[in-house]
Amino acid sequence: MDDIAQRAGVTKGTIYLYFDSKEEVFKSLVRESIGETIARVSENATAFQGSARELLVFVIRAIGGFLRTSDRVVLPKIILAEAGNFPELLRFYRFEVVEKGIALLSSIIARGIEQGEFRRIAPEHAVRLCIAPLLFAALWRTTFAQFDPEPYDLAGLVDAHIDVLLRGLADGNRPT
Amino acid sequence: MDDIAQRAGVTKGTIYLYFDSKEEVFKSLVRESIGETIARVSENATAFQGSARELLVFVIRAIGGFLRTSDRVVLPKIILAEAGNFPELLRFYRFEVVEKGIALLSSIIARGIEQGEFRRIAPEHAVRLCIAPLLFAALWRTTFAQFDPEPYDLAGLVDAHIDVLLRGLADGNRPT
DNA sequence: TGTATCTAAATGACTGTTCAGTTATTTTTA
DNA sequence: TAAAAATAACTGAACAGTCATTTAGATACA
Repeated sequence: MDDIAQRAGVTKGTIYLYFDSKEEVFKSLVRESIGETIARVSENATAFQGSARELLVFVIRAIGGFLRTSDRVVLPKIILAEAGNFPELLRFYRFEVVEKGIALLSSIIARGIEQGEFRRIAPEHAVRLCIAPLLFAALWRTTFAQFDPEPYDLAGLVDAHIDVLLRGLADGNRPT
Repeated sequence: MDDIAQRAGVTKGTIYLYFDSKEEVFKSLVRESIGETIARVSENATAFQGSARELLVFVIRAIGGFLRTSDRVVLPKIILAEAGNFPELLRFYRFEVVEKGIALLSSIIARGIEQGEFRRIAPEHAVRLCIAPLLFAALWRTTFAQFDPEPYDLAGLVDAHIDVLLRGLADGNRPT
């Protein structure tokens, strides 16, 4: 909290004028960085008229870009690291971010299956296969990247992910 | 440390007769649970004569089974959560586990490409695409599973992963 | 314009707790 | 009865959260 205060140019006491606890600081961070974004993307996604494939790529690229470039990439790491200390934060993240993110991607996958673009893969698994490499990228950047002699190509990973995933999901019987 | 001691049926002081620090306890845990396993699997893998595809499935299933059933699944979580407190532990894990695991899978992927089983995907990315869903499974089990109303089907996730991954990697020009 | 007064915001020293690591003492084993 | 193993009370550091005091900004008035 002293560190956070210092970065904000105030002292620790000041933070407690605006937040009830450290946990509330984290929750606000989650709310402001991700909660709103998911809600906004969800709206756009349901309105989108093109192929599920296009939409999926768009969403994955959006998340990938965010994780590659934003400071907020630390959030997943914070959640995992602090899960033991702040169970309520974990619950909050699970339902405000994870659940909604899963719902968003699930609907895209389901639509893709309906439209015959994707094979019949259980959406609850397919969703996690979409997300896993992105989470991996976030954790790599925030945890292991410091040891890389030359920076690992995260953008390349996202590209490879999309490439492999789309081929893996594609319904071979239909034209793409 | 008191908790660990209690689980071991001794008191904290006793632990310090056998380990220099908490960090050393973690390092021993990593060494004994994973280090050896990777070395052993690596030997078998280089000796293996069948298709890269078969071998890759075998390794992924082995890791997947381990993560689904073993208590040791907590390790990735511990590493991520304690990375800030124990930088040396992180370094150790990075080079003893991550680097060797990557090398193992890389060689399988590279062989698969040479043999024309897989498309020419950069092995450093392909490797991470193999691992990411497994890491995801581990983190799900140790972090989010507690909120699932009915247990999420991790075995199904691993199956779906293998299914999608192999299709995604497969070289369409060759017979499978 | 300059000064007094009031109030909201910010401070920083302080508290209590947690916890890794230590060590003098006790217990067990040979 | 001596040596080895284990204990449990203790220490010091880290750190979230508190609160009496100080600072800054606004308003009123000469």
